[in-house]
Amino acid sequence: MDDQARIMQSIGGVSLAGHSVQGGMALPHGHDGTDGDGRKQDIGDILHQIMTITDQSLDEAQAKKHGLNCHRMKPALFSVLCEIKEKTGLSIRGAQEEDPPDPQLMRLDNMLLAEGVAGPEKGGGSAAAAAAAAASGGAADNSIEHSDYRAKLTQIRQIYHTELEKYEQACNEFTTHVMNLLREQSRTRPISPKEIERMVGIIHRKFSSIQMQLKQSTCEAVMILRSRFLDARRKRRNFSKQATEILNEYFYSHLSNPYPSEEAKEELAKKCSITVSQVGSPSSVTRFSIVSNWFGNKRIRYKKNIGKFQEEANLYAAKTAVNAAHAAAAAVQNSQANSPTTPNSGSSGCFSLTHSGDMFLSMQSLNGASYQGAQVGANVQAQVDTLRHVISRTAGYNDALGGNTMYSPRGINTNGGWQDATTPSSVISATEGPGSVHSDTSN
DNA sequence: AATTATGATTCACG
DNA sequence: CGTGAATCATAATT
Repeated sequence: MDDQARIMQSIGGVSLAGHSVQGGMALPHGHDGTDGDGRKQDIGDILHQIMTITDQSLDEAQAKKHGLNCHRMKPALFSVLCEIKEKTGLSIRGAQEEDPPDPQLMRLDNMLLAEGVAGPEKGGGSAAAAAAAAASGGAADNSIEHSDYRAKLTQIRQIYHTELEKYEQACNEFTTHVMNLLREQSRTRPISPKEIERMVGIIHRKFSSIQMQLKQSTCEAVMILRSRFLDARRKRRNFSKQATEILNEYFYSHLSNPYPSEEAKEELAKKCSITVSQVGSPSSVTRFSIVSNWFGNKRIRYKKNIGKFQEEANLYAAKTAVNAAHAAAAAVQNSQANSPTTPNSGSSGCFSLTHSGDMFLSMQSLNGASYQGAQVGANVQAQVDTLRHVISRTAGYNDALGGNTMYSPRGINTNGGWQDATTPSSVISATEGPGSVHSDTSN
């Protein structure tokens, strides 16, 4: 290489410039140059040497090579040959010069990024889990067995990165090697820098295609992992105790109309820390719909067998009442003084009211309701109303006591369906030993 | 092992 | 589209 530079330099003054400008064309005409004979002679000489060089011993060849390199005509020939080669080669390439961003590759990249395999290393935890948690509201992911998943994911991630690095390194090594080789050979072969560049491009493309394979298989691995661990749609995981508590509280304190609004669901989901943990396929199921599922199941199951839930209802009613004791009580009292009644808000009373004696209890539950309301920011009014209703209802119930329907009549038509369902109270009292255990019996 | 509890899914309805 | 109802499939309990 040094030789090369030196030679080029030393002879540069002679004719290199001229060649580079119109070299390709000049060559043919060069024959008629003033010093045509000498040049011809030289060329013949050189050609002869080239032809015979392979037969020589190594040393001789080396010597000759050096001789050739030092020849004053060498650079000129070289550049001319380069240009000719350039011209012929140009047609071949050019088409594939630019590599458009492969959509496939982009997809893979995106996915790896989303799964947390690519992207910046996060300490310990899998980026995927973090991302998922963040996406779903950021509650703590109560995944215990998810650690398994995360471990595997980390493993994949590590493999991916080491492999990627390896490829990168290999690519670089190979590239420099080839470049060196080409540069070396460019002393004896017509290889232009441009061509080297092109070669490098080709190499990079090759390696990137290999990388794509790596990415693809990584993606596959992640998918398999996912499907095995998280995706098992039917893999049921019970909610945490806390979560069911919260849901139940809401349910029983809104028993009259246990249809949480979107916001309420959102709120509940957040509160319950319901996150990815039970969402197998995040795309299809959101934690939001988990709450919906829960309420759907709860409603129907409650309705199906109210008696069975009596206990639970009382329990939660009491609980909420206790929890909210002060606030709720105060609120209720205050409101009691001045509120107009709006019949309808309904009552949580449905369950606890079962028996007349339950007034107290019902009140409690009511309080629970009001508490909840307060939490959400509901108005006092509603609480009052509910209270009144309960009371009136109890009264009504007393009347109807002998019969069945405990409070059925009160069905606020709006939610008649739900209310109606509760109607078969007779069932309750009949089947309900348990109910009586609590509060029933009394009168 | 049988039973119950429970979360999720499917389907029909309005 | 959100529900209710039926159903599935698994977790928990007996």
